[in-house]
Amino acid sequence: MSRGRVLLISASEQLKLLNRGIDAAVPAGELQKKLEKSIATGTPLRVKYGIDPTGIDVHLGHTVPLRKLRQFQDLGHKAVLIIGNYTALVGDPSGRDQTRVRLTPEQVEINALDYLKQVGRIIDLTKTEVHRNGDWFSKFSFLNVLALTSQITIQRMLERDDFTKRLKAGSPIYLHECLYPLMQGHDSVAIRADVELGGSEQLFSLMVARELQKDDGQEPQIAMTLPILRGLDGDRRMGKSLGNYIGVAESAYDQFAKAMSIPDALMKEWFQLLTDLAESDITLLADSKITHPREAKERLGREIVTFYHGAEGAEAAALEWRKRFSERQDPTDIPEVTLAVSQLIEGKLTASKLVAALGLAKSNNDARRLVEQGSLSIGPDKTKISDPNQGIAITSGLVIRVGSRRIVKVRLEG
RNA sequence: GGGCAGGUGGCCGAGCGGCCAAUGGCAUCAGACUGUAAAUCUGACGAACUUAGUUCUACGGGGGUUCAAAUCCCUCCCUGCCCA
Repeated sequence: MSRGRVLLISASEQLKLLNRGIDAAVPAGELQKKLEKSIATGTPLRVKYGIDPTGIDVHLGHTVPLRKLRQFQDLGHKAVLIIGNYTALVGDPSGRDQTRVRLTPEQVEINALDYLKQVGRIIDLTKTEVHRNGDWFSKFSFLNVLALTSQITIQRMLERDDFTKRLKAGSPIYLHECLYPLMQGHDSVAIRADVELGGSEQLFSLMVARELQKDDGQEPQIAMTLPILRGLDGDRRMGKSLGNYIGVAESAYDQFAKAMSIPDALMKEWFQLLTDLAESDITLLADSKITHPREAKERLGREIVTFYHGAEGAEAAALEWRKRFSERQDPTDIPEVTLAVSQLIEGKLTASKLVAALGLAKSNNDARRLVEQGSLSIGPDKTKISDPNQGIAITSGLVIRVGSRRIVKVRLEG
């Protein structure tokens, strides 16, 4: 990542790469100028990306901007990560979460470090500048706050789409929520950002930063927004709370299996946002007349898994998946669950109790339902059992399946 | 500070004294189908048990009226709207 590398690639070539897969880079045309200037002066661009250390799992949705950040890095530019540890202390009351979780500084720091670890799978942390916005906000005086808030009008703030919606719906908008964009904007001032990356819903905040920078006498940043990745359901945005995500820290097999479960219609989008394949290849893969959708999806899964677990990991995951879903065999590694002999009655357990005892159902009622619905099969012959009261002789090594996903091997103890 | 309208299961949203473990939609889970899916159809979807039944816990929190309350009363908390 030498300076020399910046000089080697022309601005227009860089622009071509960087513009790929993005939603917008505003103002149009300015990125080119910045790149030219960067080359002329031998100064890498400072590319900002901010994260809030509130949750823990980094998922593929986050990787869309992170991959773009990586791309900047690879072109020799400077990645600057902002960890919103200060804002995380307050807790966001927006959304439906009534129990506004207020994190302690210790928790925030633990989350932050965990975040960095995960993010390090996508970008090169050794070449990344990391800041916590508490570094400057903890020193902010009320006077600073007044100065900051006088930069923007209520009207401008309310133009935001999500605020407009909430106003119409009569749901609450808290005053401090209006401060978030300003804070985020101030982060850009503090680190003198040339470019800021964010999801397309972030455009407003990214633009606010420009005004604050101008006011500070800085050249305003480029707001580069990236499309929001849709989750496994093929409908809503990928998110932890929606449970429709693939985490970057998940196992190769889990990542692959989840990728294989997405609706076909989502494949093209995922190829574009999550892989480096050429657009022409993607066109071929996304055409079901040319490529069998299953093949295409397998390719997609491999591409994704390879990024996090290498080609071998991807290969193994694909094989395992085929074995399990195409050939309907039991997986290679079946998790074992221990049962105490004392739980059994004459070496037996009723079907529903067994399912519940193995943790394959949420409750005894749930277990009973599952069995009644015919989702339980046991042993090598996959004997179906649909009577919840049927006694089942338990032996170590007995394989219990519920539905197509839940499978467990019994280990007797005691 | 005053007036009004609200707070129901993971979410949205009906119910407004007994037939309410609570219509409906979404989400979820299972079965059929399949390419693994999607779509479609079917079923389930608070908990426990000796499970075609019984019991317990639930409709913002607490208290009360009643044989009986998500439904009525009091009080507290929370949200929105309007007025100041």
